[in-house]
Amino acid sequence: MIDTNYLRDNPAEVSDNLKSRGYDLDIDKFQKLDQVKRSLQQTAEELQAKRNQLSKEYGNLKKTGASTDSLDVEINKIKSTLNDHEAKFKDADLELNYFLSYIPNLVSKSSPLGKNETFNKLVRQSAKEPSLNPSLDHLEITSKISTELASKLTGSRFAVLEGELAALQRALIQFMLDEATKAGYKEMYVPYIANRDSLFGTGQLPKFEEDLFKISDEYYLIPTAEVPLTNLHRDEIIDLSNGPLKYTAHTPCFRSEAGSYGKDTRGLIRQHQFEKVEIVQFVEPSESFKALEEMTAHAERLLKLLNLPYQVIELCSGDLGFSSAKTYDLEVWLPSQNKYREISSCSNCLDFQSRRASIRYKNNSQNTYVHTLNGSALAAGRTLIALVENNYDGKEKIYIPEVLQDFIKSKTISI
RNA sequence: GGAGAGAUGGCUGAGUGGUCGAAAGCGCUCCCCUGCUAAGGGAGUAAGGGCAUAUACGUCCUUCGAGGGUUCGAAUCCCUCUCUCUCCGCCA
Repeated sequence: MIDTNYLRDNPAEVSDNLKSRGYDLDIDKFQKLDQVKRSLQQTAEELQAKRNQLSKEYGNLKKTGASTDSLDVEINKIKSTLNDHEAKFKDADLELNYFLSYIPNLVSKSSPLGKNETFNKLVRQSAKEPSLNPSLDHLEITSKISTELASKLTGSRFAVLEGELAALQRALIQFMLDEATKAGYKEMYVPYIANRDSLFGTGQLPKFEEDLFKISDEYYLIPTAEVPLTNLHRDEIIDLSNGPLKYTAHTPCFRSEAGSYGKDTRGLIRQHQFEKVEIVQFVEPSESFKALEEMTAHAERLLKLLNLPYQVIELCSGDLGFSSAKTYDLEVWLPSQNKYREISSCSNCLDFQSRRASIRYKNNSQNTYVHTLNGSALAAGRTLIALVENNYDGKEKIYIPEVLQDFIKSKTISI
């Protein structure tokens, strides 16, 4: 949620900022809703004050045994108008909140401007260079990924991994969790189902409901561990005096991929279910951009350790996610596609999520919204296919990077 | 699934119709005292919002799990829901 006070005071600036990410803010509508709400609130509160005062008098009269007839009339008159105003205020407040809940986060001044991904900025590339030889894709390389089996079990956009390949994914997850823990992130095991409040807190609801798997009126499958991890501290005043709070979790992620029909239909690139290790931080506002660099560097380090070719991209305003003010994407080289594909996304959400989820800390006894950040470290499914495609020997086996060999007890796996 | 108990501020926990945004303790902040002891004393300390405002101060409203109801007036009474705990049953 953006800061309404800020919006009130700087409508033109906010509007321009949001325009840069492709959102047309209806300022007139905001000002009207805001004004209506506040004037209704004022009259409702005046009536409430009056009622409270009369009730007190009423009580005093009763105590002395005096007649209350004179007050009865006045109180009843107030009650009916008060009910009316309270209801109207409630409606206006809801309407304003509904409007606000659909507005995306402001774009950080440091994010490049541009209307779509072609304006994203290349930040750096790995020392490891991509192989430019056209390659088979992961489905062609190994027989241990079966989308046919998965479609029998469930449907399209799922996969079954067999034997060593399933083990390799498990090794990746273990490796990533270990690294996150070493970097100071506390490992958490969390539910894979989240309620509406949680999804509102991180920004998936109400606007992106169609991207989620809804399993009941109240429950949804999580699209990322960012949701449970960030909501760990929903409605809390947390203690940041010992530094930022850092969490990690491995979870499956469930996405309906509505609106991506015909996109990445082959293989494991875009699935309804995939494994990911997520890192999340709660930090003081002044620290958040530093924390974003740190998180990005952490994810980047994993790719270095895995010896995969990658690049770091800074998303432009038009490509940013709803809740993010600034995002770095890590993209890994996929030889079969002859291009880099996203394998991690690290975002600074500033106080956008903490406002929605009411996560604050004491800043000189002043309750202040924290800044929240999240990042993938990394998407395991995509890391798996990157390993298969980049480490294929062209004949019969796939090399296992050194850092994984302890987990999988082998230097290669057969295709 | 059955039976029972409960949900109050950062935490523990009192509070069954007005004097309660709420005792007491812990924690935290500030001050004082002491200076051999992880001692003692005092004050302050819920959140959100409106008005006002350069700030400070102020003032009003809402909130005691959520929603509804009764009442002039609800933390307190009634209804519905959610969640937590205990016991029994079942179960990975």
